[in-house]
Amino acid sequence: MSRADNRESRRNDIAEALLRVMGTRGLHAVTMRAVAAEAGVSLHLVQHYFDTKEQLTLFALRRLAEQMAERLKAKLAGTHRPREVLEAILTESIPADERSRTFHLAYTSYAVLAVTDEALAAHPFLAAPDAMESFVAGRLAQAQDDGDMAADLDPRTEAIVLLATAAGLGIAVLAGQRDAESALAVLRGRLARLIPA
Amino acid sequence: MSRADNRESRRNDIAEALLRVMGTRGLHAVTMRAVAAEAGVSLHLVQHYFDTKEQLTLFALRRLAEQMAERLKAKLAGTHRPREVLEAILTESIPADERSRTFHLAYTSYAVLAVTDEALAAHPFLAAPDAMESFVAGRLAQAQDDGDMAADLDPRTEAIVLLATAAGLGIAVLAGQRDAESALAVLRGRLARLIPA
DNA sequence: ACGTATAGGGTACGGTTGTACCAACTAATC
DNA sequence: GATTAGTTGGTACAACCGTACCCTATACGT
Repeated sequence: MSRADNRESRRNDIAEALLRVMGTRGLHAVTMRAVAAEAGVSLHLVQHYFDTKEQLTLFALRRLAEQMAERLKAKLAGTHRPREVLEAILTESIPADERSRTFHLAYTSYAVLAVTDEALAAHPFLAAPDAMESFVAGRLAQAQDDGDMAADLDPRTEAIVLLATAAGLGIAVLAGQRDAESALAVLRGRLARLIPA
Repeated sequence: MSRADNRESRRNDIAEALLRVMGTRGLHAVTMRAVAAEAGVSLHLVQHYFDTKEQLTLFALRRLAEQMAERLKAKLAGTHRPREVLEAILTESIPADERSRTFHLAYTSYAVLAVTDEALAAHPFLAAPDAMESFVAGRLAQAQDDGDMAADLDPRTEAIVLLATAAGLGIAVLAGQRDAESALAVLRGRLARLIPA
């Protein structure tokens, strides 16, 4: 293992530690010292690999987005049928397991923070929903072309509603107001109505 | 004005100042000193009326919930028709004006915080969505009885989806990903499909 | 082989936080 | 009118934050 690889590996370890702290104790608990302790390294080492907290945060956020993309890509592998693709996307938007829970809590926390912190708002991790909306709309249009979805529906509007519903249910699950199973059942029902089997 | 009233009025002023700080600069900016400055009083005065920051926070949160309830009640005055009642509720769930924006930012911020802070999670300000769900489901059932909504739909499920969609759109508006107008248009379209005019 | 960049640890500093303490003033009560 | 409770202010303190600085050891390039 080369030095550069080792360095990158260390940086990933530390970013991973940040996400663990974030997912279990919340954004307010994410301090340089807490991350260092979680990673099992000294405070100075965190500083050594990331000059400032902001850089560490943005690195971890980018990593989170990449992991999410990979998770989705893995789930989408092997199928191109709109119904299955959309079900995978909607499933991923509900924090069902611990990994997904951490992801959603971290993403939501930083998104809320970005509302009043323009330095964070400028970064492109908030662009994902826009891209997702267009993607989902495209799949719905494809389903219409295939004759699997009613022709009088607007794919863009249905995509917006589908994603907003998934986001709302995801937050409710995160907040403990609803369990993941029932949220998933509701979403699947929604999809089944749009694209009957 | 009696002394007790004056005291209560002061407490309200301070809680209001907290909500202003929260709504404009975010949860992280809510410090005892910032609230005192916003209210135009000394730090000690805030301590005098609220022993700890936690008590101040919970008081402000309760006040927020009451204001929301009053806003809704005012909007609901004069009508009992399910369609209009539901439109009022859904409209209120989109942060269109500044007051509503502050409310939603504050509520969302504390809700996210409550995910990892069990002291906050124990308090009942998170119970509102449950009550709202039952209420909306009741109105939908009433619309069914009136013959204004398709009989093969489940009022509870439709209520869940409607509120989740509204919540998801509300967050998107708050985050600046969507403007309030289009979010409201989408919601009204949803309602119109459920209960045609 | 040797100088040097990198990895690593410990500690210090300035700033901010919530909270506590002490003094002065006001107004109601006896 | 004296006293007492309530109101306001200024300041202090311990804890925590992000960051900076100083000191080794290890491993690489020449």
